[in-house]
Amino acid sequence: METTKRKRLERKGWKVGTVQEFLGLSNEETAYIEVKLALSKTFQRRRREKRLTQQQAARLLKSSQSRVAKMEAGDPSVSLDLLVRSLLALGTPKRALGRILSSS
Amino acid sequence: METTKRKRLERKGWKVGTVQEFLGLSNEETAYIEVKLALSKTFQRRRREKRLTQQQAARLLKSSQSRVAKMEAGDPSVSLDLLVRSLLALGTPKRALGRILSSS
DNA sequence: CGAGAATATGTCACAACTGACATATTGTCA
DNA sequence: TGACAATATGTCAGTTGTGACATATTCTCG
Repeated sequence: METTKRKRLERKGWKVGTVQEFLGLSNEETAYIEVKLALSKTFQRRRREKRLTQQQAARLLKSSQSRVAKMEAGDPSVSLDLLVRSLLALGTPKRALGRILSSS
Repeated sequence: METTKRKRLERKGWKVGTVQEFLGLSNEETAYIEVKLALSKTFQRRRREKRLTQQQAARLLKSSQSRVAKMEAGDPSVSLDLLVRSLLALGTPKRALGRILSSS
């Protein structure tokens, strides 16, 4: 299944751009994945800066440790909605969100 | 139901910030809604600039006219995912997405 | 005004996302 | 090393988002 393949590659830290042709992704799809990965990395960074465990962050977001782990792993089962809401819940200003997207 | 109420207010063009206390929304929720509305308005603007009908835009996005209408109306049943993917499909650069969020 | 195009609204079956749980793996420190 | 904390992975039932359709409403021009 394509989604699984993509996920595996993302996990390995491959730059998506590199495998774009191989996976047959359109530009929009690539951009979309890049945005998600950028949000996911930022979430992890902010959580760590706040010295929160995934468990604590999960409580804050009314979610679960496993979902937080998936968010940070860039798991395809995680929506952009959840990523954005989570970042906002960690107190990220919209202005900062904008910067993340702009430079993803 | 609260969601319905919120939707009705959004449709009327009320600034969400104004009714935040009334609806009992947290700051994150407010920010989240503002982001969605900003994306939704931008999508409509870009579609019109390209002189596309909702029908044509829908075909482009592999969606339906009714869903496009809901996207532009800020309907709560529309996800941030769909809004972002749609904007990307219309050729919006990530940089522009960032600006939208930053200033929402 | 009136007809045809565009847009809006309501509904629904199906698909995608979600929190929660169990469990495995990795990290840390004595 | 071993024990405990943190993180990762897999699964699933319940919830939310989705395209599609029917139909209503609004726009636009003659």
